[in-house]
Amino acid sequence: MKFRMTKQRQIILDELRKTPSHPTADQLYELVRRRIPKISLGTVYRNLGVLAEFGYVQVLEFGNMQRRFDGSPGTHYHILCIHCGRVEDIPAEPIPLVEDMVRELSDWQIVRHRLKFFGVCPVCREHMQKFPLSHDQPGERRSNYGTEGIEN
Amino acid sequence: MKFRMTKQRQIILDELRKTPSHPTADQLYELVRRRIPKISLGTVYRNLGVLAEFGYVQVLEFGNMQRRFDGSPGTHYHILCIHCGRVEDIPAEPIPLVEDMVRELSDWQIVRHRLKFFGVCPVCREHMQKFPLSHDQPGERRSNYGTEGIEN
DNA sequence: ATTAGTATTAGTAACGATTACTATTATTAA
DNA sequence: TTAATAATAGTAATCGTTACTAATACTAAT
Repeated sequence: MKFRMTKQRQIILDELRKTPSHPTADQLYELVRRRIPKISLGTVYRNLGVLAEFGYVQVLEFGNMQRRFDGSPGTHYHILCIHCGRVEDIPAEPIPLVEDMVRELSDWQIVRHRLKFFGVCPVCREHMQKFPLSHDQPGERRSNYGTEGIEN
Repeated sequence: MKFRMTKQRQIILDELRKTPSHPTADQLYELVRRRIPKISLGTVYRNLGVLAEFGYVQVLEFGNMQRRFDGSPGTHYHILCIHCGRVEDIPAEPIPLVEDMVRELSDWQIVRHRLKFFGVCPVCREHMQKFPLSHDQPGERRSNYGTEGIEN
């Protein structure tokens, strides 16, 4: 199947690249809707799939929550705030050493690796210091990502 | 809420610990059904959730597929075969160094990390050498995990 | 340009893994 | 034992994601 960079596809990719927040499909849908009001959510999902397949975007999964998308396709690591759900890039180069380690230990042919960190972001940490008993979070999201044990 | 180790819960944990294959909930359901024929799938799901919450089991997610469960709760790394879907433990200790690295680079409070590898298992690799043009896989599963780009 | 072939779209329906609900049963603690 | 609580089996509901469909847009060769 031949890849066509349609207007919708280009704008989806463009908005994703402009957004540092690793948005979900429907968050990206809302962004794209400002430029193509009649676009459908299915088109966003389908194009994110195609763009991932052709190496333009990266799909992130953090357990019990919607998929997140990343416009930077190269291997880099991520960190999720278990309080507010924020996802950020780790400002460090990937470690080729870890794949070599596994290659020595096993007979598998390694294709890639993914490293994720789970923690508390600076905003939530400060908020917790000021209001130690509060369960509210400063971020826009409320659920406690990562406290149910149902994620990895 | 108080934790009760019921007969169902104990047998679910027991079967999971006996199984090195990191089964899905419904695979585990089939195993447990041999000992408790009237157990329901919901009970398996609910108990896997509770057991994860209380630190008895680990939940694994590899993109576009069902969750896998691991009866060993301690941090260790995993590898997924992108051809047959097999999941194995990496026979190596987790690297504390990687968390220190992130602590130095950012203001986040790190709680844990997860490292996953994607590759081709020895069985599939041999099979591919023998039948380079075949799309069939020796494992029990057929879909090509990891070729759609829709996983991480 | 005109055409034929193919990919993509908007809109909507369907899917399926997981979760929630409910009445009943089991466990715990007093 | 009795009251309070937690867990169960069975089933319905949820919701993020995919699949379907008729219409439209793109591509490349005549």
